[in-house]
Amino acid sequence: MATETVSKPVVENGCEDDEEDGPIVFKRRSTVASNSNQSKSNPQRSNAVPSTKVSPMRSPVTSANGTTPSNRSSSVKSSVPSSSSKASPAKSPLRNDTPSAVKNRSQSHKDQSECKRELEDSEDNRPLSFIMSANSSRPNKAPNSSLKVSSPQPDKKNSGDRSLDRAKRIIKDESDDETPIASMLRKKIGSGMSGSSKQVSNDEKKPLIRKLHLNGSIVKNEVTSSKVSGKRPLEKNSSAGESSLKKHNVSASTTSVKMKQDSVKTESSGDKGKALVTPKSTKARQLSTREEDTDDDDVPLAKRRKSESSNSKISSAKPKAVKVIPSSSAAKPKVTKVVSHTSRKMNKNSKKVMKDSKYSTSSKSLPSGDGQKKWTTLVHSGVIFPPPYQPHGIKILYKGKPVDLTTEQEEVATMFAVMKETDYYTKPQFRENFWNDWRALLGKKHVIQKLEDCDFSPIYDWHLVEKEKKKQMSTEEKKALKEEKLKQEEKYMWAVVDGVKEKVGNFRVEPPGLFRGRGEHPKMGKLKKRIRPCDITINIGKSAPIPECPIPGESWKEVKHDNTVTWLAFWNDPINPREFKYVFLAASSALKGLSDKEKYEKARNLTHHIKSIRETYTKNFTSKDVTKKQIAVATYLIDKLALRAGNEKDDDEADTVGCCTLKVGNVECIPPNQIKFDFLGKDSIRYENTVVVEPPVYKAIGQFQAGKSKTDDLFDELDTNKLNAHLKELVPGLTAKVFRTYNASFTLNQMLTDDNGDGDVNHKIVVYQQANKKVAIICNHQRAVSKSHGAQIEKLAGKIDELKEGLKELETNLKRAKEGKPPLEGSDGKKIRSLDPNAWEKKIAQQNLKIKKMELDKHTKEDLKTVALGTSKINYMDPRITVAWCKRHEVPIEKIFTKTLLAKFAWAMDAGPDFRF
DNA sequence: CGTCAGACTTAGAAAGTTAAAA
DNA sequence: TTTTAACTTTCTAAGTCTGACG
Repeated sequence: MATETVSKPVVENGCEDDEEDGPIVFKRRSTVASNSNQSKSNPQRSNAVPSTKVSPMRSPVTSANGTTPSNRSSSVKSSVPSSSSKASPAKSPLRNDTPSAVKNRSQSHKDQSECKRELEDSEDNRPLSFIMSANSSRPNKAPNSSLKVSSPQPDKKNSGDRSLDRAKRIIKDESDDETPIASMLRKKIGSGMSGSSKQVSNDEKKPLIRKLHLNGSIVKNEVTSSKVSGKRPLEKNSSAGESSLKKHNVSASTTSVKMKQDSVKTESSGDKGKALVTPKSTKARQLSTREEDTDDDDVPLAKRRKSESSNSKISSAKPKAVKVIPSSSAAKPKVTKVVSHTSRKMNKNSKKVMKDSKYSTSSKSLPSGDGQKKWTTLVHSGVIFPPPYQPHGIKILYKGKPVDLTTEQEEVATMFAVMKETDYYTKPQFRENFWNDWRALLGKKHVIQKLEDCDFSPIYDWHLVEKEKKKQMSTEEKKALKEEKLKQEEKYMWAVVDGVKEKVGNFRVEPPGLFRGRGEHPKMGKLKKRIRPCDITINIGKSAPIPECPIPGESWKEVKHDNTVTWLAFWNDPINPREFKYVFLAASSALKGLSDKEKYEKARNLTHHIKSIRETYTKNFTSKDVTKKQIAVATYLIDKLALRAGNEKDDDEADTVGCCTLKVGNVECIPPNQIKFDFLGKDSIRYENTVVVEPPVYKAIGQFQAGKSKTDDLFDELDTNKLNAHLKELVPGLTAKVFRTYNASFTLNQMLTDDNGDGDVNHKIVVYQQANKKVAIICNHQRAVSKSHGAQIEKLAGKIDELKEGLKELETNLKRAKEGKPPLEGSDGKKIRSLDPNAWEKKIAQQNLKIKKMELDKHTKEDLKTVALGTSKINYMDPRITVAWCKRHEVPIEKIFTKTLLAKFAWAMDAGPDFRF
């Protein structure tokens, strides 16, 4: 298997020296030349420090399955079935190369697995980040005064745009893709591994978990009552409930775990064909052919869905199932719930089941969504509107003279005035769009005829004063204000879904303002008008009371009772009337949690198919059929570089691209087989990366470019529909975005598998952050450099110098002490008492430690200045990997996940220490 | 098929909080 | 205490992907 070809991943990073593990992952490594610059020096550091992480990469071993003895993984797996197992086996062995090799190898093909990759330099390992920094720059926005400054090198390119440049990286590797990455490496083990586990925090979150269960089942509306057990109790009670909850969870969890495993296993062998997408996702189900398998849990539903069609409830086996009650309104379920474990399964079923009931949808139309029933009863209070505009009466100056404006005119003028210190303010596109919309309010005959002759500073100054006033309020006043607001919003914050109280995500209607599109958005600056009740459609359970319209005298546009969708309300986006803005439940809700879990299961399931997928596209690199060839190359890029699919965009949107929409000018072939990518992706974030690709890919890209202009599509025969249709043929339910999730979670799993277990908690957290960073770089998650970054770095450098001065003094005194002389006066003139040489040495050692730590901090800061770690943590890395790692290493989960993240990932909290992606 | 409406996930920046340093 | 830097949460823009339609 693995062998050759196909796979191979690139390695990323890593290489460096020895150790590394090999994760291969493909991804980018970076290297970047640039780096050189500054970075360089650091490079090492980087490693050093983290040591942790960095090194990680490579692992040699592998082979064998990757597993290595040590690892628990293996063992674990065995024990546990499922989870882990998959991992390793599947993949293959990766090997790693040794360090040295690095360079050379590159191509080697062979190896299996190999990873080889080497990276060029040592650095590689390190991530881009460095790189990034190094090179590019990323500056951010520029203009503003305030801002900008900081960035060090700013200028660089882009000026304006945000883009930040970012990183460049290079990947090398060859082929490898993949495969397997073997997984694990592990080296150290040591520490913790063993069991430990413990529980992590627990508590808290647990509740959530339970929710999941519920999903389906249970409860009737009555919210309250029931719950105790299950659902989330409304907050209040919480305490009480907890304990119980936990237990539940536990059990549940286990169960769940198993389930998965099973399924997994099954598949694995068979793979391919069937594929199940693990998850139950709907789609997946549909697709799935399979049948059978497993059914249990997951699958079943899926199938079911279809089959069942209407009412049948299928539920099949599981007894429980909910009852669907078509009946009337609302359907309150009656349900019964039943047992726990099963319950969870059921839940799923239930969902599916429901679907039939479609009756739901009320009237109209589209079933939207995937057509499945998402809830049985839904109660909420609608949305809250921003307060009406309060005129301040401050006049702007037109050609130096104050001008009277109506309230509406003043409101819009204020929106613009307030943005004085942002980059938008000076952008011609922004100003033009603003002027057009404002002028419509002023009227053609208004005294104000040119925006350039307007002086908004009186309003801006007033704004600053107001801001300052607010800031100066006493703590009590602020608190009172806050409570007042809370009290007002409280009822809108919650919804009751199938008897469970859940948080609503965005119950506040967006206030009017000037559109702030990212990048060079053609519509930036346009007035986003105020949304009124008559713009809003409410979706709520049939038997629930219709929320009263908060604005007297007005009413909702429409009230629907569609249980095949999860939104509570929506309105058309004023900037783009054909699009909508939805009000959904918060991420902590069971509904969102379940789909989140399905997302990760789907990605995890890819582990079983990745090998054949890679074989397929490798074979098609040389296909005579151009479409096939383009699909193969595009899939390769998505797999290897974690690129986004790249849907088509309209002209009235920022000009950004994804894989399928890459332009000829976005890629450059660098002999013998490197490809340089440079394009603006989502949010106009720049993706700059140079990677080594397999020769057939290099050749194919050259062919796709031939005879075209820079602005032509590279993949002229392709679009996301075709690409996804193809992916679905390979694995039911598979789409392009799954690769990003797979890549991210796979990488995290890899990086955390080896246990760099030693060290205290803080050190372990650094290890985690490095893993997180690597994932963020792979996904190209960037952030603007903070305004004060440069100053902060300087400050740190200054402190380091100071410490070094102190060190010199200490050394002098040590010397003097050895000679029997008294210490010199301190630089500040103070007398210093004498100590014996040993004491001085101790002080010197301490001082050195301090210096080291500070240098490390400085380096880390510089290193992460353009890397956003949060996005991958929230959306891409399977939280179960983190939970398992925390349990293994006895790191409190709260150190990694914030409160909201804990709530969002409640469904993952019971993952066992041996969970493997 | 290609397009489009619709629904839902993913993003970075801004705003708000909290912890740490001065 | 006050300031500042770090960390969280909120906000809403910008993607992905599916099913219906012509």
